[in-house]
Amino acid sequence: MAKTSGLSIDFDPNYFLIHNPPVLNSFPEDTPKDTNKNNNNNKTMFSGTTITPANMSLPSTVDRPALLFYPPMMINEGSSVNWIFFAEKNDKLVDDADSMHTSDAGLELNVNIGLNLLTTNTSTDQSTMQDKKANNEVAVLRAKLVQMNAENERLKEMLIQATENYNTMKIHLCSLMMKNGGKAKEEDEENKKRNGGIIVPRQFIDLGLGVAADADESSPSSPEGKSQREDSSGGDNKVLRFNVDQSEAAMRKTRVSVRARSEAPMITDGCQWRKYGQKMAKGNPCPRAYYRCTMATGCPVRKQVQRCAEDRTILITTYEGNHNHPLPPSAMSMASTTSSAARMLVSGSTSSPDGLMNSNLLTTTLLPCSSTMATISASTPFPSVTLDLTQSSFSTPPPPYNVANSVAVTAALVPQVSGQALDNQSKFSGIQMSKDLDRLQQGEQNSIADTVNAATAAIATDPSFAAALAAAITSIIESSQSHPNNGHNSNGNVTNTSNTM
DNA sequence: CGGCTTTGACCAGCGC
DNA sequence: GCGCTGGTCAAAGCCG
Repeated sequence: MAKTSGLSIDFDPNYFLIHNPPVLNSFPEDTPKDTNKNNNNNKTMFSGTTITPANMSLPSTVDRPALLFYPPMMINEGSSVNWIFFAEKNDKLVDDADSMHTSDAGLELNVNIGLNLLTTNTSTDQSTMQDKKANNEVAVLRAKLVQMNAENERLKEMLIQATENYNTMKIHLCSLMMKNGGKAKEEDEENKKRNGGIIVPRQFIDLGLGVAADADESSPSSPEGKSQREDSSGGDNKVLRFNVDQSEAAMRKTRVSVRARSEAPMITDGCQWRKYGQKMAKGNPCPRAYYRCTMATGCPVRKQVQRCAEDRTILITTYEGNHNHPLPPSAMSMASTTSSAARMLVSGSTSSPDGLMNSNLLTTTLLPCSSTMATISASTPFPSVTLDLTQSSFSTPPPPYNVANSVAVTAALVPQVSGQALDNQSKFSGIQMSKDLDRLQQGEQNSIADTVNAATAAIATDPSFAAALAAAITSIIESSQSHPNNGHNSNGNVTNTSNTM
């Protein structure tokens, strides 16, 4: 059994150094599992050990530690050992550093207190003391190193998971786009003819999203563009109707609304705006303000800002158009997000007969943050999507801005990308996806559900990180979607397609 | 003085 | 054709 004599403890954020330690002469494995009690606070201390310090007082942070020997060794009087207090859920002794650091309890509780217990004789000379102290420090450092390695491994795993998630999404996106590949090829060829050999991204033409579309009168909104697309329609009534819808959509400007709680009159999105009008809108006592981008002359981007009638702490900002100039980094996040929302919205409306497929993709890829919802409206006079940054859980968002009967498509954003979440989503949103697509999604997403859940949990704890990640992912998706020549508009001017809104 | 906001007027689309 | 509504224009005023 251990004997103690004049035990005292120096507290250090990283380890305890016990002066005048007890002399131990038994294996911890041999000691009874019953616990000894701290005399001062009656907390379990040194579980399964032989130590019964008479006058020891440990900080309350050491609540329920198990005693670890590292390395396991016979402790003789006068020897030096390294004690590591470790919060083991089951009070199980761990005698291996690796197993110690792969312990769930260790990772969860992040308790890893090196206790340097100097079992020295008071007659030891100064040099011996220094050597032992140095050995102890080395051992503590080793323990720290092991812990840091474990942390490093954990971070690596998270990175791998995020990468896998991205790759899966990319494959998913490609598979969806390939389903419409034939039609896309035809339209690309047609675009190429129209633009003197330059292939203009279909989305820009179809949606009037790009600079060219906004600035160029021969853009998709022109009657010419409409007739050409209708001419290219097939004989199938469904396809015909779809193409008519598509051309109609092309005549409209896609809008992206962002709902966010803010006391400020306008959310900060990194751009410079000039107010050019204000109107009272029907059904909302709060006036609607109109802004246009003033970061560059002739920039077609405009936005409307209005407070939500139901909850005036919510600010609804609606963006329209594409910037014709580079954006500062502070504006890139919002620009990327709204741009991707618009493109995916349009992609969904142009590539899917029901116009819903990619809306679901949008919600699962655009903003992988649990506090976000995307509402896509087909009842507005223009394609629009509302990104709701005010929701903290699954709930039906209020009707989107200025939409009287906006029920068309409401998709809960599913950050977890898990099968369960998809089930919830399908029940919640009423999106009628084709069965094969459903299987495709669930099959892929179930397979990565666990890993994504872990990453999502980490992401969800930090909204700013989530927003940054959302922007990064949407940028990646954009770049993967974009054609190599998408830096040119129909006029041949170089445009920054990622600098949207 | 330049840039911005304010605000009434004007215009276009749409429904009746 | 008329009224309603959304969106834009432009003059006036404000501000640094």
